[in-house]
Amino acid sequence: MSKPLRIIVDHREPEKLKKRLIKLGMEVEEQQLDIADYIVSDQVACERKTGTDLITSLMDNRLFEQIDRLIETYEQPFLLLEDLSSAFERTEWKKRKKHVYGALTYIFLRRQVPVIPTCQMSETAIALNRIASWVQEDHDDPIIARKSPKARSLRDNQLFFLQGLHNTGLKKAKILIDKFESPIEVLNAILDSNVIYTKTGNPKGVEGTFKNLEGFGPKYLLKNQELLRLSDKNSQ
Amino acid sequence: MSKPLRIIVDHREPEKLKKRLIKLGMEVEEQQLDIADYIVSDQVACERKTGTDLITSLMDNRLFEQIDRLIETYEQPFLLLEDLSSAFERTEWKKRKKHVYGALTYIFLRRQVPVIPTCQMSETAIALNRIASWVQEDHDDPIIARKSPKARSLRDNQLFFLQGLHNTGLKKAKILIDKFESPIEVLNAILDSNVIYTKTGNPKGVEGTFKNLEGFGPKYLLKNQELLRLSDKNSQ
DNA sequence: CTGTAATCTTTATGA
DNA sequence: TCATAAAGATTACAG
Repeated sequence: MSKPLRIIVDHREPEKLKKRLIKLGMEVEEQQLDIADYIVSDQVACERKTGTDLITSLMDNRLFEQIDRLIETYEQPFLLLEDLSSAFERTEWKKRKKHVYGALTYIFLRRQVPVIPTCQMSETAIALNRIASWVQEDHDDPIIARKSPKARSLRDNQLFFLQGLHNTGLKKAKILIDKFESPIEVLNAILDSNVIYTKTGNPKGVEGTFKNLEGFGPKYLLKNQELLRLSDKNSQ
Repeated sequence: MSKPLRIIVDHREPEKLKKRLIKLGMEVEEQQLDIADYIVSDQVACERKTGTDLITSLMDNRLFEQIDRLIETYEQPFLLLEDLSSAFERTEWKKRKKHVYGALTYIFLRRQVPVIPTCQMSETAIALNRIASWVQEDHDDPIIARKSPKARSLRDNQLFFLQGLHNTGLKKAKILIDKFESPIEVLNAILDSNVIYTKTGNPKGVEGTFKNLEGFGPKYLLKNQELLRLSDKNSQ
């Protein structure tokens, strides 16, 4: 197990919720917070509201003010909306659905603050835990991991490998490997090709092995040369 | 009263919901939609999911595929999450709250797709109505463009590419690119390394750049040299 | 998405 | 050198 997930909690938040977070193995630090209820990192923080809270803060015009301060302070703020249905249980509020969803629409369209709904307090704790996990643990790299089946033929593995190239699916991979025999020769051919530019500096065509190969134009070559050759430091 | 609010609805969506929208005074156009359930404008569209839908589409890996298509197609996509609590009513799903909130976290943190929760179908109609109102009627405040999820960086693409190697996941890909700077240098290093055998012919160790690199042994090198170098004809 | 099991590979250890 | 066990990653699958 690695380091525990940490979270800073406003001291006015319910004790029960803090207990839940601790029970989930988190390190809870209590503070007096002015602009948020929970802080997951210097960039990620949220305001927690129950359905009832939402209505009341909507009625005394406190809601949008709070949201705005959240936006100003944190790069990635969000709203934890716990038990939305509680907003409608009192009969005198039943007619207010239009207001509530108008407010949510405003929050999402105009303010671009994401909302995470939960059904009850225990789930709010789980949600906070998952968010902390994504923010603090090594999920950081937004990689769509590639899963490569293991027991396949050499050719299948080579085709799979080449599909990691930019703009390359099964079809192009097949063309490439049929023409150049082995993957490394494919890559060398890509690197050895040159793009011809017009006088005005626009890519015009290619010279080298790819000259007469349909579907592999200047853009394809440039993109993949970059992919293969560039070290990350130079770019960015 | 100005022009009625318009909305395009996928024909597979529940009849009851369409009726609700009409009752709210909206002009409902039915179509067969491939990538969204409701379209409010060419930029604004959403996928509607009940809690139950969320779980099922999570289990058969359909959820993120749908979300991704939504992102690619519309400037401002969002997710209408109706009756989240229904996700937990089946007892076998009770234990799976972590999955649900993990998914929601992923959707909002990594994909930057907003979620609008509603408690029941009638409220979903109201929410759609409010959103259409914001989008189609004149508001003083313009809609703020969604900050799209950060495009895959060069490094991400390179990591993705290297994961096409044999027995190489994210972890090894990171180690390789950090050490060798660019993908082509990684591959060259693999090809330049040699395996040392014992007198009896068993692989013992490696020489070359990989000599002191933990986690990359003889078998790794042999397998990947084969992957890169062999033309399919020689093998099989 | 999350969790767990199965698989593969390297590395450490002792004979 | 060999054999085996322990540790680490990656892949597969189920819910």
